[in-house]
Amino acid sequence: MTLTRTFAVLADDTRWRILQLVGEQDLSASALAKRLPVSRQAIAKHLSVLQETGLVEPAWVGRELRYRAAGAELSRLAGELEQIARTWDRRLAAIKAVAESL
Amino acid sequence: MTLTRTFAVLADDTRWRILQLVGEQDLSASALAKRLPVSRQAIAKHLSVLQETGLVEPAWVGRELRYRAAGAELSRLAGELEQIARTWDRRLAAIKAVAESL
DNA sequence: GCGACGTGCAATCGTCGAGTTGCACAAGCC
DNA sequence: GGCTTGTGCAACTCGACGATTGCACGTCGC
Repeated sequence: MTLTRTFAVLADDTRWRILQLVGEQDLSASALAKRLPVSRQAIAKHLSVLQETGLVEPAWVGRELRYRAAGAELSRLAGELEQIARTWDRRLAAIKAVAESL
Repeated sequence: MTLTRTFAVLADDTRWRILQLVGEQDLSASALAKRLPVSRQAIAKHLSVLQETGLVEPAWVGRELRYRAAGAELSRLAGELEQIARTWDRRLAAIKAVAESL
């Protein structure tokens, strides 16, 4: 899963509302459809891409397919971003240091 | 700037290539256009949204408008993600603890 | 002054993706 | 058995957005 693809997956309000609900308790696509203003099929698609990205994990309970939020992928992403941010700031600090030495 | 909006801004390969270049040295839209396979106007638009998001900062040098990468916003985002990830994992840990106590 | 370079705005095109509707099928409950 | 509920697949619509092209304006250097 590429970096930009993961961002694209996270760049959707409906998906975040799903993640929030699924972060509180395990829920099926139908259960989510009752709490959100979109169709069950739309939610099923969202859950599919969320699962492909590793942000959500499925679990069968009877004939229900419930999902739960998984933090690992999000945590990994946070680490990458923090590292990139530090790289940029290092360069700016170096520039600033040179400027002050003049 | 909302969370999803920031993700949408980061969910583009061209913008990341711009960020990478601008993270190494200050560059203008025209200079970036010479290094990337897209038109100057396309890059100017990208720089505009990157600036609105706080991921890039402009600086006039003569008649050139150069940009540089800024890590603050990215670092802030990383912090938010890490916190959300921890919240999810806490719930899973609690569920696991209950399951093992049975 | 004049040409080259850098920037900005507007209109247009093509594509991708979120959402819907419709249908089919399996599993549980009266 | 019949009804409800949950899932899955396919076709379609529609809006957002990345990218291009064209034009106009300011600025620097010969």
